[in-house]
Amino acid sequence: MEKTTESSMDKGYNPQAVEGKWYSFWLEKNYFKGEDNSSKPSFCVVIPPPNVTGVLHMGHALNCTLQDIIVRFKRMKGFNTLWIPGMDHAGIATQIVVEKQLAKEGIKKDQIGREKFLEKTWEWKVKSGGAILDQQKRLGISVDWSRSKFTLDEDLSFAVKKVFVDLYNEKLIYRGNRLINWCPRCQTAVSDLEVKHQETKGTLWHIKYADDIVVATTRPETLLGDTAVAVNPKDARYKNHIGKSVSLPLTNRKIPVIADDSVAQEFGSGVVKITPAHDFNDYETGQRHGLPSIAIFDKKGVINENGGIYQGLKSIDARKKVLEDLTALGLLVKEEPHTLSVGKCDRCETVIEPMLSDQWFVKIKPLAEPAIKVVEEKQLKFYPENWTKTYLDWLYNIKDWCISRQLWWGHRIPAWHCVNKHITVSMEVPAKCSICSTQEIKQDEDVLDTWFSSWLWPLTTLGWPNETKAMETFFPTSVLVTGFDIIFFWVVRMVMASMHFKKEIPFKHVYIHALVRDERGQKMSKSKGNTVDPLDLVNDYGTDALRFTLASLVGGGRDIKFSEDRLDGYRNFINKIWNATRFSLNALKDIPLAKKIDVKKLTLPDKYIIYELQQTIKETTKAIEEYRFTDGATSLYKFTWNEFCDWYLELSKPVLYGTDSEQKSQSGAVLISVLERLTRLLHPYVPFVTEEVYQLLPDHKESVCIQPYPEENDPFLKLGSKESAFEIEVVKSVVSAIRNIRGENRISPAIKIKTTFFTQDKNSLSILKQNDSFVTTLGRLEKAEYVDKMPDTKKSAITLITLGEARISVIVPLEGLVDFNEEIKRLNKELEKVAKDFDLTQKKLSTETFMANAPKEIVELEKSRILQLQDKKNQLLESLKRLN
RNA sequence: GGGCGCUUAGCUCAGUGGUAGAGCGCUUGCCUUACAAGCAAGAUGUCGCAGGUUCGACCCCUGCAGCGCCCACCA
Repeated sequence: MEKTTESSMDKGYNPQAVEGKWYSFWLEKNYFKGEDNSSKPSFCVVIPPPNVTGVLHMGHALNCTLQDIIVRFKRMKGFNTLWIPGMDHAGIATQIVVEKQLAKEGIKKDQIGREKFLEKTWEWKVKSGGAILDQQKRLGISVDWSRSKFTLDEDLSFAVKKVFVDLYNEKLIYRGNRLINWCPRCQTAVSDLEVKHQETKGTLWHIKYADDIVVATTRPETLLGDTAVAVNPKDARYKNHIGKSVSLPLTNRKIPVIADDSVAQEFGSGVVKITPAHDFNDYETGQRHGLPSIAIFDKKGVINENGGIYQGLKSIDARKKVLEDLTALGLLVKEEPHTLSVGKCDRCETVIEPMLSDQWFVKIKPLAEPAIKVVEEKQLKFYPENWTKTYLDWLYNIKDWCISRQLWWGHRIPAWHCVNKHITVSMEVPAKCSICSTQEIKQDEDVLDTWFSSWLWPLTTLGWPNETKAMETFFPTSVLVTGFDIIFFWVVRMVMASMHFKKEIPFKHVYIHALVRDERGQKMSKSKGNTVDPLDLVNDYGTDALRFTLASLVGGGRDIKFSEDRLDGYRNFINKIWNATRFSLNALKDIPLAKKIDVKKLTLPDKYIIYELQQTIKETTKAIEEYRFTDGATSLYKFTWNEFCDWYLELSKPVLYGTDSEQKSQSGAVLISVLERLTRLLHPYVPFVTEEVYQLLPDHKESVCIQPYPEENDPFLKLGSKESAFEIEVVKSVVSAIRNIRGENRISPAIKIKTTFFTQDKNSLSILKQNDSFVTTLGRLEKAEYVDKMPDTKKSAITLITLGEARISVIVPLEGLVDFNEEIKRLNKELEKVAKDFDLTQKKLSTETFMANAPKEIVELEKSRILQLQDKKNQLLESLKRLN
């Protein structure tokens, strides 16, 4: 007990001790640099740039891991590979963070002004951005750091400006006074996408506007801005009122009763108040009927001068007062609970106020059309495919994009307003108004939506709008890897931008992965306190373990429920790789390895493991190419642990510890060749441990990162064979049968037993005899005997093995045992299973329709099965008889 | 309201038209000289419910239920 746990200083592989070292080494050697000029085919990925003031969360860890697997794989496959890193200035998000930071110091941004505020933000950016860099490096990402970009860099800002000016000149950007989503806290317009709707319990108030006109509303305070009430034209109750007017309560205004199809007769009273300045529906109704709009809120959400006596009240207070006053007048006729969906600011959760406002918009339909076409025509493909529908549906119904933000942090809009309200849009600061030539001009105060720079990301990171060599070599990029949450924000818009400005798709594939949630399936968020910092996990388990875990969990397209238990298992896997290497190298230390492998000299395990390796190479390669990371991980895990370690290394021991030096030299060479290939095969998933291991291998090259990925048609792999894999199956079955008998009968591992194998099949006998040393070692046998007649044993456990043509009885004497109850139990359990299967199969074979309709192979399979089951059944019955 | 996805072992999830799999957890035995972060053996499932197609359905189809997500202006 003590010996195995506490006293043992060696806790296995220590990732912390090696990861930093290798990452520095890789960077020093410039392995991750993409070449602008290269004869090799190109492979390019741009990173979804993290928010510069954010912290790296599990989503980033997943995103980075998947990209790094692909990129390392392609690099090893011989592509001129480039992965471009960078960061996003993240307008609102960053500004909020910095505002909060300043608030802690008791500073408000208006006190210090725009210039000073931006200075502070840049300071914060440098600090926070640096932390993200360190985090990314810990994950081992193989990006070309020399090409790192930030969305506010000078060259990227130039591109943003140019795009704005060009679109303006093409009349695809316009300025308009329209109803937009206004966040009263952030004091800016936000786009539709930045509003999150939440079901909220509220109240539906019924307010009497006239004797028989009662309106139902969830926002009574907005009646101050009503400019009509509407009814359905088919509604018999109100036919007579249409075209007349009613007097708006609490004000002196008369407003018309209009008829509009959008009004549902059955909802509430069937009468709707129309407030065009503060509701999107009402705005459209207003447009249809030419109604005036009366704005009653100012930018802070406080009632303005149009609100009469209510001026100065916040909306929530105004509501209270309005309701009080209506009650006093006896106009509040009913109130009932009502759930409604409330729009909240994506960033600060403040309730969004629809407001009429002058903003800049992108006319989006002309941009959307090409983006629809390339996906419909499958020039651009989504993985998994079903995201195509999400992408297209959104584009079919897309609305103009509000791109101006009343913020300070971002790209200032290159437009100048003159005193005569003319607008000049220009790359350079203009000297005068382009229309009236006045010199009294002022630049637009607003900045652009963050996504107005990130939608150019695949272009600008390669130097566009300049015609760079990088652009020529790497554009269009190969694949975009991102979460589904930013398909609309980002993916769609990148396609639009690229199609419009470059007339090409920005990337050929889009791989969409799931979100990382906590173990209960809840979204990770700071406010819930259920976030996991990937760096903590890296510190505790190592980067490779985290990467392998994420890659293993990402499959299926569903969200990942992340729990640390899984990490334990994969940390052990990394350790297993490490230990297998240590063992191999140690065992081979004094063995001169054969320079040339002679297939005639190979053992069965040698040929089998080479064959299995080849299968694994095939599977893993295909899996990565098809973005099935989980399948790749499973395949690697199974081969490494269940074949290489559990069987091959164990089977190699008799040879390596044996005395046949020629055989040792040959099999040793196979072992090291397999291990070396396995190391390369694992590298994209677990780069650190594989580099550490690789550097210990004899005759290793400079780094595993730049070695070729194992190829299926590697001549070495031709030494394996499917037949040998089958023969090893026989050996495995025999060994498992012995172990099963030992285990069930509690025969101590310390006791070496005699075992007899009975078979009348020549091939089986030959397999057994050839592998005598393997079976003897793994079964912990004293000696194996081979007979061609069933011995007349009394006190023995017998298991019949049927595998293909092979048919072997494994006979283990149980002389030393006090009682045979355990063995009888074992036999009965087995018998029950076999009997059940037998009955089922027999039933099938005696069904006429089955025999008539089932494919020949299946019928044959069932026929051979029934024979095997029959044999087994007989054997079990016989064994039981002998024990009793 | 529209769309998408999920429902398989205690937990997390794979999976295929031909008699259900993995990891973790659990039980038992092992300090077998690579690894106790290990080795060996074992137990556990009317594959959400109801129909249909089929010789045969966990898998294909239909309906239902539950859960989750996305989109949408129902006052």
